[in-house]
Amino acid sequence: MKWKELEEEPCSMARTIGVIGDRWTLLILRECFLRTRRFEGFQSALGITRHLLAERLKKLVRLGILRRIPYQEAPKRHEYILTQKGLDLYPIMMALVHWGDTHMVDERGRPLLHQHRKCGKDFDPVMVCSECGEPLLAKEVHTHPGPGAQSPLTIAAPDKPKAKARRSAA
Amino acid sequence: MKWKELEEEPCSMARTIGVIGDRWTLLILRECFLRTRRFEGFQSALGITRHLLAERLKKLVRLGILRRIPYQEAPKRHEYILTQKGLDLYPIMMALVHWGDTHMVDERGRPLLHQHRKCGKDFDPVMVCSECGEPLLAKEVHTHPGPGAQSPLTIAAPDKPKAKARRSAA
DNA sequence: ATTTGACAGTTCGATTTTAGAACTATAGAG
DNA sequence: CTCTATAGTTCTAAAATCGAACTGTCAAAT
Repeated sequence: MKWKELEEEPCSMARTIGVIGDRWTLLILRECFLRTRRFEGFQSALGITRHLLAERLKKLVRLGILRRIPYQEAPKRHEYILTQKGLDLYPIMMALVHWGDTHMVDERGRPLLHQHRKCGKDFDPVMVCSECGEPLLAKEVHTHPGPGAQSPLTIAAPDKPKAKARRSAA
Repeated sequence: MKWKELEEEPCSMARTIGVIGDRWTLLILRECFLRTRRFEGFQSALGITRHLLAERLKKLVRLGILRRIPYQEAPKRHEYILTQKGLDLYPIMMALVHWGDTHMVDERGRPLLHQHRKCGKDFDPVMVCSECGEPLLAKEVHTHPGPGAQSPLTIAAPDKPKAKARRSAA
């Protein structure tokens, strides 16, 4: 599969993975949410090669997840700020953190805690149903085709594959 | 940075990324949640090379995210089932899907809808605070060091770097 | 006036990963 | 005893990443 194709697959998750589904991009976004804004800041915080960092930042800007904003004219310099589209990635970040907190901590406990300003307490993120507010469990969710449907996970396609593994772009 | 190190960094998100932060692993997990269980199933649904698929499945089993269970003796064959640790990745998957639904759909609309059996309605996943139940916004969350803390995102380390970019493992 | 340092990249050879295709192995069906 | 299904393994070529050095601009220090 070509990774460019991912972004066009009829599966929202595949498309999202096409955008942010690699290690460096995810780590760069972590830094963004921790208020890092400048090239050197990302580079020294992550130890990423400058080459890749430049490339990834360009991609994130092109995709509208970061905005490149000048902060001085002298030698022209810019900083990278999350757009609303980027800020909307927050639930993904929190979900990643929470799984790590649950399954990857060592004896010392969590590296970071999160405090909710609204209520003042340290919290865990919980994913709930927008309609009834109940926490979501995989087993209680039924997936079915929507208007933009047309394949991948939709159905166990009833086209008796003789063998030969069709489907290059699943 | 060596990717093995990621799993030991004092950042739950980095650790999670070390485990599931690559394209194929994420897509394999998508298939798991869609009830794919067998090698050929993953391979033909994703078009992944058999080599990588074998390697990734092995890793997921080693990490306790999938369990390898025999389903026939004749020629010994196994299927791959999500463990509880694996099922706990569900909020991450839903968060990825939801971002894609919001920002990556084309004119035709969502490829997939999700119905909550509890309330019977098609829903969106919403991330809320475990303490007060309010939806989480990045700006309302304050991050602070926990018991297992000791660095990365914790503080702008007060150790005047002369230049030279220290910190290989941020 | 020249050097040094901060910042934001770019370039390039060496290494590591991934892609793509073929090959191995076991066993039932025809 | 050949064909097919299933689950891998092996091998070479192509692509991505690493690591380190280099470019360019400007301010401040010498």
